[in-house]
Amino acid sequence: MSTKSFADRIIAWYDSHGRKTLPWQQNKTPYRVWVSEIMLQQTQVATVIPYYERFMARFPTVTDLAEAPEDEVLHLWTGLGYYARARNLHKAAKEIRDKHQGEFPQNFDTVLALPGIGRSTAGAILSLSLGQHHPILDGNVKRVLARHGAIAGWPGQKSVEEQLWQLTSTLTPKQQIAKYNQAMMDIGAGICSRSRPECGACPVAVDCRAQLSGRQSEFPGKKPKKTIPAKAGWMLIQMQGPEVQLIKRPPSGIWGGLWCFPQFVSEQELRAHIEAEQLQGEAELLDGFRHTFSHFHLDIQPVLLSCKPGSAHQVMEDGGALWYNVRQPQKLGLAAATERILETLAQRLK
DNA sequence: AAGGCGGGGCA
DNA sequence: TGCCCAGCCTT
Repeated sequence: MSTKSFADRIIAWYDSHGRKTLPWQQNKTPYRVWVSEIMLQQTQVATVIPYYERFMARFPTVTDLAEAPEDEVLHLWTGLGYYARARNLHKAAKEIRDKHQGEFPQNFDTVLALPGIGRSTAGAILSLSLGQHHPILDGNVKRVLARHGAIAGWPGQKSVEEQLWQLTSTLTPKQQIAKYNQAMMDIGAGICSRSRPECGACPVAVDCRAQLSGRQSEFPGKKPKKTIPAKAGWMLIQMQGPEVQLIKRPPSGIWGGLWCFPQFVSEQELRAHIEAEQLQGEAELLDGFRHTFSHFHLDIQPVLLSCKPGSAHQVMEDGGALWYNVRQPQKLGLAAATERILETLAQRLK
Protein backbone atom coordinates (compact mmCIF):
# COMPACT_ATOMS: atom_id res chain seq x y z
CA MET A 1 0.00 0.00 0.00
CA SER A 2 1.25 3.42 -0.90
CA THR A 3 2.04 5.83 1.88
CA LYS A 4 0.85 8.81 -0.09
CA SER A 5 -2.81 9.77 -0.03
CA PHE A 6 -4.90 9.61 -3.19
CA ALA A 7 -4.73 13.39 -3.60
CA ASP A 8 -0.98 13.51 -2.99
CA ARG A 9 -0.38 11.00 -5.74
CA ILE A 10 -2.59 12.96 -8.13
CA ILE A 11 -0.76 16.18 -7.36
CA ALA A 12 2.68 14.58 -7.64
CA TRP A 13 1.65 13.16 -11.01
CA TYR A 14 0.55 16.62 -12.11
CA ASP A 15 3.89 18.15 -11.19
CA SER A 16 5.77 15.73 -13.40
CA HIS A 17 3.27 14.85 -16.15
CA GLY A 18 0.34 17.27 -16.17
CA ARG A 19 -0.38 19.67 -19.00
CA LYS A 20 0.58 23.23 -18.17
CA THR A 21 0.84 24.94 -21.52
CA LEU A 22 -2.70 24.85 -22.87
CA PRO A 23 -3.97 28.25 -24.01
CA TRP A 24 -6.46 28.55 -21.14
CA GLN A 25 -3.77 27.70 -18.63
CA GLN A 26 -1.95 30.93 -19.46
CA ASN A 27 -3.08 34.15 -17.80
CA LYS A 28 -5.79 32.27 -15.91
CA THR A 29 -8.84 34.40 -15.23
CA PRO A 30 -12.38 33.23 -14.50
CA TYR A 31 -13.47 34.51 -17.92
CA ARG A 32 -10.75 32.66 -19.83
CA VAL A 33 -11.29 29.45 -17.85
CA TRP A 34 -15.07 29.76 -18.24
CA VAL A 35 -14.88 29.92 -22.05
CA SER A 36 -12.51 26.94 -22.11
CA GLU A 37 -14.70 24.86 -19.81
CA ILE A 38 -17.80 25.48 -21.91
CA MET A 39 -15.96 24.56 -25.11
CA LEU A 40 -14.53 21.46 -23.41
CA GLN A 41 -17.92 20.31 -22.15
CA GLN A 42 -18.60 18.05 -25.13
CA THR A 43 -15.43 18.42 -27.09
CA GLN A 44 -11.87 17.18 -26.76
CA VAL A 45 -8.86 19.38 -26.11
CA ALA A 46 -7.28 19.06 -29.57
CA THR A 47 -10.48 20.16 -31.29
CA VAL A 48 -11.07 23.03 -28.88
CA ILE A 49 -7.67 24.73 -29.14
CA PRO A 50 -8.10 26.52 -32.52
CA TYR A 51 -11.69 27.49 -31.64
CA TYR A 52 -10.54 28.85 -28.30
CA GLU A 53 -7.72 30.90 -29.85
CA ARG A 54 -10.05 32.49 -32.39
CA PHE A 55 -12.74 33.13 -29.80
CA MET A 56 -10.42 34.81 -27.31
CA ALA A 57 -8.71 36.87 -30.00
CA ARG A 58 -12.10 38.25 -31.00
CA PHE A 59 -13.57 38.51 -27.46
CA PRO A 60 -10.71 39.23 -25.06
CA THR A 61 -13.07 40.26 -22.25
CA VAL A 62 -16.52 39.30 -21.07
CA THR A 63 -17.75 42.76 -22.13
CA ASP A 64 -16.48 42.23 -25.67
CA LEU A 65 -18.49 39.03 -25.76
CA ALA A 66 -21.59 40.69 -24.30
CA GLU A 67 -21.49 43.45 -26.93
CA ALA A 68 -21.13 41.08 -29.90
CA PRO A 69 -23.96 40.17 -32.27
CA GLU A 70 -25.19 36.63 -31.72
CA ASP A 71 -24.46 35.75 -35.35
CA GLU A 72 -20.78 36.41 -34.77
CA VAL A 73 -20.67 34.34 -31.58
CA LEU A 74 -22.32 31.43 -33.40
CA HIS A 75 -20.00 31.95 -36.35
CA LEU A 76 -17.01 31.30 -34.10
CA TRP A 77 -18.79 28.19 -32.80
CA THR A 78 -19.55 26.77 -36.25
CA GLY A 79 -18.53 23.10 -36.28
CA LEU A 80 -18.24 22.70 -32.50
CA GLY A 81 -21.81 21.51 -32.06
CA TYR A 82 -24.22 21.85 -29.14
CA TYR A 83 -24.90 25.41 -30.12
CA ALA A 84 -26.94 26.04 -26.99
CA ARG A 85 -23.54 26.31 -25.29
CA ALA A 86 -22.69 29.35 -27.41
CA ARG A 87 -26.11 30.92 -26.96
CA ASN A 88 -25.89 30.43 -23.19
CA LEU A 89 -22.34 31.77 -23.10
CA HIS A 90 -23.49 34.92 -24.88
CA LYS A 91 -26.55 35.25 -22.65
CA ALA A 92 -24.44 34.83 -19.52
CA ALA A 93 -21.95 37.45 -20.76
CA LYS A 94 -24.80 39.95 -21.06
CA GLU A 95 -25.97 39.07 -17.55
CA ILE A 96 -22.46 39.63 -16.24
CA ARG A 97 -22.30 42.99 -18.01
CA ASP A 98 -25.71 44.08 -16.74
CA LYS A 99 -25.88 42.56 -13.25
CA HIS A 100 -22.27 42.15 -12.21
CA GLN A 101 -20.65 45.30 -13.60
CA GLY A 102 -18.82 43.30 -16.25
CA GLU A 103 -16.84 41.33 -13.66
CA PHE A 104 -17.12 37.55 -13.69
CA PRO A 105 -18.70 36.64 -10.32
CA GLN A 106 -16.59 34.84 -7.72
CA ASN A 107 -19.37 33.43 -5.57
CA PHE A 108 -20.22 29.79 -6.28
CA ASP A 109 -24.00 30.15 -6.22
CA THR A 110 -23.86 33.26 -8.37
CA VAL A 111 -21.73 31.44 -10.93
CA LEU A 112 -24.03 28.41 -10.78
CA ALA A 113 -27.00 30.64 -11.57
CA LEU A 114 -25.52 31.71 -14.90
CA PRO A 115 -26.99 29.95 -17.95
CA GLY A 116 -24.92 27.04 -19.21
CA ILE A 117 -23.04 26.55 -15.95
CA GLY A 118 -23.85 23.57 -13.74
CA ARG A 119 -22.34 22.27 -10.54
CA SER A 120 -19.21 20.76 -12.07
CA THR A 121 -18.46 23.64 -14.43
CA ALA A 122 -18.94 26.21 -11.65
CA GLY A 123 -16.50 24.27 -9.49
CA ALA A 124 -13.99 23.96 -12.31
CA ILE A 125 -14.03 27.68 -13.12
CA LEU A 126 -13.62 28.85 -9.53
CA SER A 127 -11.07 26.21 -8.54
CA LEU A 128 -8.88 26.44 -11.62
CA SER A 129 -8.85 30.23 -11.89
CA LEU A 130 -9.07 31.31 -8.26
CA GLY A 131 -8.05 28.28 -6.23
CA GLN A 132 -11.42 28.04 -4.48
CA HIS A 133 -12.16 24.71 -2.87
CA HIS A 134 -14.82 22.98 -4.97
CA PRO A 135 -15.02 19.38 -6.18
CA ILE A 136 -15.67 18.71 -9.85
CA LEU A 137 -17.28 15.77 -11.64
CA ASP A 138 -16.97 15.83 -15.39
CA GLY A 139 -16.89 12.75 -17.59
CA ASN A 140 -13.17 12.26 -17.04
CA VAL A 141 -13.38 12.42 -13.27
CA LYS A 142 -16.41 10.11 -13.31
CA ARG A 143 -14.44 7.49 -15.20
CA VAL A 144 -11.40 7.68 -12.90
CA LEU A 145 -13.47 7.49 -9.74
CA ALA A 146 -15.84 4.82 -11.00
CA ARG A 147 -12.86 2.59 -11.81
CA HIS A 148 -10.88 3.44 -8.71
CA GLY A 149 -13.81 2.64 -6.45
CA ALA A 150 -15.40 -0.01 -8.71
CA ILE A 151 -18.65 1.91 -8.60
CA ALA A 152 -21.26 -0.16 -10.38
CA GLY A 153 -23.97 1.29 -12.59
CA TRP A 154 -24.34 3.95 -15.21
CA PRO A 155 -23.40 7.46 -13.96
CA GLY A 156 -26.48 8.90 -15.64
CA GLN A 157 -28.44 7.12 -12.95
CA LYS A 158 -29.14 9.38 -10.02
CA SER A 159 -27.90 7.06 -7.27
CA VAL A 160 -24.63 6.40 -9.11
CA GLU A 161 -24.05 10.07 -9.74
CA GLU A 162 -24.69 10.81 -6.05
CA GLN A 163 -22.08 8.24 -5.05
CA LEU A 164 -19.58 9.79 -7.42
CA TRP A 165 -20.24 13.30 -6.10
CA GLN A 166 -19.75 11.92 -2.60
CA LEU A 167 -16.44 10.38 -3.65
CA THR A 168 -15.10 13.45 -5.43
CA SER A 169 -16.07 15.63 -2.46
CA THR A 170 -14.27 13.33 -0.03
CA LEU A 171 -11.13 12.88 -2.12
CA THR A 172 -10.67 16.51 -3.16
CA PRO A 173 -7.88 18.01 -1.05
CA LYS A 174 -7.97 21.33 0.79
CA GLN A 175 -4.63 22.36 -0.65
CA GLN A 176 -3.50 22.64 -4.27
CA ILE A 177 -7.04 22.39 -5.55
CA ALA A 178 -6.27 23.77 -8.99
CA LYS A 179 -3.53 21.23 -9.62
CA TYR A 180 -5.65 18.40 -8.28
CA ASN A 181 -8.75 19.18 -10.35
CA GLN A 182 -6.73 19.78 -13.50
CA ALA A 183 -4.83 16.55 -12.94
CA MET A 184 -7.99 14.51 -12.46
CA MET A 185 -9.32 15.75 -15.78
CA ASP A 186 -5.96 15.13 -17.48
CA ILE A 187 -5.74 11.60 -16.09
CA GLY A 188 -9.28 10.82 -17.15
CA ALA A 189 -8.67 12.14 -20.64
CA GLY A 190 -5.18 10.81 -21.25
CA ILE A 191 -4.54 7.77 -19.07
CA CYS A 192 -7.84 6.43 -17.79
CA SER A 193 -9.34 6.47 -21.26
CA ARG A 194 -12.53 4.68 -22.14
CA SER A 195 -11.18 1.79 -24.18
CA ARG A 196 -7.45 1.40 -23.52
CA PRO A 197 -6.48 2.75 -20.11
CA GLU A 198 -2.74 2.97 -19.51
CA CYS A 199 -2.79 1.66 -15.98
CA GLY A 200 0.98 1.32 -15.97
CA ALA A 201 1.27 5.10 -16.08
CA CYS A 202 -1.56 5.84 -13.67
CA PRO A 203 -0.85 7.31 -10.25
CA VAL A 204 -3.86 5.61 -8.68
CA ALA A 205 -3.47 2.15 -10.20
CA VAL A 206 -1.94 0.82 -6.99
CA ASP A 207 -5.28 0.89 -5.22
CA CYS A 208 -7.65 1.03 -8.20
CA ARG A 209 -10.30 -1.63 -7.59
CA ALA A 210 -11.09 -2.03 -11.28
CA GLN A 211 -7.44 -2.42 -12.26
CA LEU A 212 -6.62 -4.79 -9.42
CA SER A 213 -9.37 -7.14 -10.55
CA GLY A 214 -8.79 -6.62 -14.28
CA ARG A 215 -12.27 -5.16 -14.75
CA GLN A 216 -11.38 -1.73 -16.18
CA SER A 217 -13.81 -2.18 -19.04
CA GLU A 218 -16.73 -2.73 -16.67
CA PHE A 219 -16.56 0.76 -15.18
CA PRO A 220 -18.19 3.13 -15.49
CA GLY A 221 -21.35 1.17 -16.33
CA LYS A 222 -22.76 1.55 -19.81
CA LYS A 223 -25.67 3.69 -20.73
CA PRO A 224 -28.68 1.57 -21.69
CA LYS A 225 -28.72 1.62 -25.46
CA LYS A 226 -31.63 2.66 -27.57
CA THR A 227 -31.99 2.48 -31.29
CA ILE A 228 -32.53 5.94 -32.65
CA PRO A 229 -34.97 6.69 -35.45
CA ALA A 230 -34.12 8.15 -38.85
CA LYS A 231 -35.90 11.15 -40.31
CA ALA A 232 -35.74 12.64 -43.77
CA GLY A 233 -34.64 16.22 -44.37
CA TRP A 234 -35.15 17.65 -47.84
CA MET A 235 -33.10 20.80 -48.13
CA LEU A 236 -33.83 23.40 -50.74
CA ILE A 237 -30.81 25.20 -52.12
CA GLN A 238 -32.03 28.15 -54.08
CA MET A 239 -28.96 29.34 -55.94
CA GLN A 240 -28.31 32.30 -58.16
CA GLY A 241 -24.77 32.77 -59.37
CA PRO A 242 -22.52 32.39 -56.30
CA GLU A 243 -25.37 33.12 -53.86
CA VAL A 244 -27.69 30.80 -52.00
CA GLN A 245 -30.66 31.56 -49.82
CA LEU A 246 -30.35 30.77 -46.10
CA ILE A 247 -32.93 31.13 -43.38
CA LYS A 248 -32.40 31.63 -39.66
CA ARG A 249 -33.64 28.81 -37.47
CA PRO A 250 -35.72 29.49 -34.35
CA PRO A 251 -33.68 30.38 -31.24
CA SER A 252 -34.12 27.00 -29.55
CA GLY A 253 -34.14 23.40 -30.69
CA ILE A 254 -31.94 21.77 -33.30
CA TRP A 255 -29.39 24.14 -34.81
CA GLY A 256 -31.06 26.95 -32.85
CA GLY A 257 -30.13 30.40 -34.16
CA LEU A 258 -28.04 28.98 -37.00
CA TRP A 259 -28.49 29.75 -40.69
CA CYS A 260 -29.66 26.76 -42.71
CA PHE A 261 -31.34 25.83 -45.96
CA PRO A 262 -35.13 25.66 -45.87
CA GLN A 263 -35.90 22.09 -44.78
CA PHE A 264 -38.86 19.84 -45.55
CA VAL A 265 -39.89 16.39 -44.40
CA SER A 266 -40.58 15.07 -47.88
CA GLU A 267 -40.04 15.74 -51.55
CA GLN A 268 -43.76 16.53 -51.84
CA GLU A 269 -43.50 19.27 -49.23
CA LEU A 270 -40.43 20.72 -50.89
CA ARG A 271 -42.16 20.76 -54.28
CA ALA A 272 -45.27 22.30 -52.79
CA HIS A 273 -43.10 25.08 -51.39
CA ILE A 274 -41.50 25.74 -54.78
CA GLU A 275 -44.99 25.85 -56.28
CA ALA A 276 -46.45 28.13 -53.62
CA GLU A 277 -43.54 30.55 -53.76
CA GLN A 278 -43.50 30.38 -57.54
CA LEU A 279 -39.78 29.70 -57.55
CA GLN A 280 -38.32 29.34 -61.02
CA GLY A 281 -35.37 27.23 -62.03
CA GLU A 282 -34.02 23.81 -62.71
CA ALA A 283 -34.09 21.31 -59.85
CA GLU A 284 -31.27 18.82 -59.41
CA LEU A 285 -30.72 16.21 -56.69
CA LEU A 286 -27.29 16.51 -55.11
CA ASP A 287 -25.63 13.64 -53.22
CA GLY A 288 -27.54 12.80 -50.06
CA PHE A 289 -25.84 12.03 -46.76
CA ARG A 290 -26.67 11.05 -43.18
CA HIS A 291 -26.18 13.46 -40.29
CA THR A 292 -26.54 11.94 -36.84
CA PHE A 293 -27.79 13.67 -33.72
CA SER A 294 -27.92 12.14 -30.28
CA HIS A 295 -31.56 11.17 -30.67
CA PHE A 296 -32.07 10.58 -34.37
CA HIS A 297 -30.45 10.31 -37.75
CA LEU A 298 -31.24 12.94 -40.32
CA ASP A 299 -31.04 11.65 -43.88
CA ILE A 300 -30.34 14.81 -45.79
CA GLN A 301 -31.30 15.15 -49.42
CA PRO A 302 -30.13 18.47 -50.90
CA VAL A 303 -32.08 19.75 -53.88
CA LEU A 304 -30.35 22.41 -55.94
CA LEU A 305 -32.66 24.89 -57.61
CA SER A 306 -30.53 26.87 -60.02
CA CYS A 307 -32.08 30.17 -60.93
CA LYS A 308 -31.11 32.39 -63.83
CA PRO A 309 -29.46 35.63 -62.72
CA GLY A 310 -32.12 38.15 -61.86
CA SER A 311 -34.91 35.59 -61.83
CA ALA A 312 -34.68 34.35 -58.27
CA HIS A 313 -37.31 35.03 -55.69
CA GLN A 314 -36.24 38.08 -53.72
CA VAL A 315 -36.27 37.92 -49.97
CA MET A 316 -36.82 40.76 -47.60
CA GLU A 317 -33.78 41.46 -45.48
CA ASP A 318 -35.95 41.27 -42.39
CA GLY A 319 -33.47 39.18 -40.44
CA GLY A 320 -35.15 35.87 -41.22
CA ALA A 321 -33.56 35.15 -44.59
CA LEU A 322 -30.57 36.26 -46.59
CA TRP A 323 -28.49 35.57 -49.66
CA TYR A 324 -25.16 34.04 -48.77
CA ASN A 325 -22.23 34.32 -51.12
CA VAL A 326 -20.47 30.98 -51.27
CA ARG A 327 -17.27 32.68 -52.42
CA GLN A 328 -17.27 35.46 -49.85
CA PRO A 329 -18.70 33.89 -46.68
CA GLN A 330 -20.28 36.14 -44.09
CA LYS A 331 -19.80 35.77 -40.35
CA LEU A 332 -22.78 33.59 -39.49
CA GLY A 333 -23.39 30.48 -37.45
CA LEU A 334 -23.69 27.44 -39.69
CA ALA A 335 -24.33 23.79 -38.85
CA ALA A 336 -21.74 21.26 -39.99
CA ALA A 337 -24.28 19.80 -42.43
CA THR A 338 -24.90 23.24 -43.95
CA GLU A 339 -21.17 23.85 -44.28
CA ARG A 340 -20.76 20.50 -45.98
CA ILE A 341 -23.32 21.46 -48.62
CA LEU A 342 -21.79 24.92 -49.05
CA GLU A 343 -18.42 23.23 -49.62
CA THR A 344 -19.92 21.14 -52.41
CA LEU A 345 -21.40 24.23 -54.01
CA ALA A 346 -18.10 26.11 -53.80
CA GLN A 347 -16.36 23.18 -55.52
CA ARG A 348 -18.89 23.22 -58.33
CA LEU A 349 -18.24 26.90 -58.95
CA LYS A 350 -14.55 26.29 -59.55
C1' DA B 1 -21.92 2.19 -36.51
C1' DA B 2 -21.73 2.97 -31.68
C1' DG B 3 -20.39 5.43 -27.63
C1' DG B 4 -19.41 9.53 -24.97
C1' DC B 5 -20.20 14.04 -23.24
C1' DG B 6 -22.53 18.76 -19.10
C1' DG B 7 -26.41 21.20 -18.63
C1' DG B 8 -31.22 23.10 -19.75
C1' DG B 9 -36.07 22.56 -19.92
C1' DC B 10 -40.34 20.54 -19.28
C1' DA B 11 -43.82 17.18 -17.63
C1' DT C 1 -37.74 15.18 -9.86
C1' DG C 2 -36.99 12.28 -13.80
C1' DC C 3 -36.85 12.20 -18.41
C1' DC C 4 -35.77 14.11 -22.98
C1' DC C 5 -32.85 16.98 -25.86
C1' DA C 6 -28.54 18.21 -28.40
C1' DG C 7 -23.99 17.61 -32.58
C1' DC C 8 -19.67 16.57 -33.01
C1' DC C 9 -15.38 13.42 -32.57
C1' DT C 10 -13.19 9.01 -31.49
C1' DT C 11 -13.05 4.22 -31.61
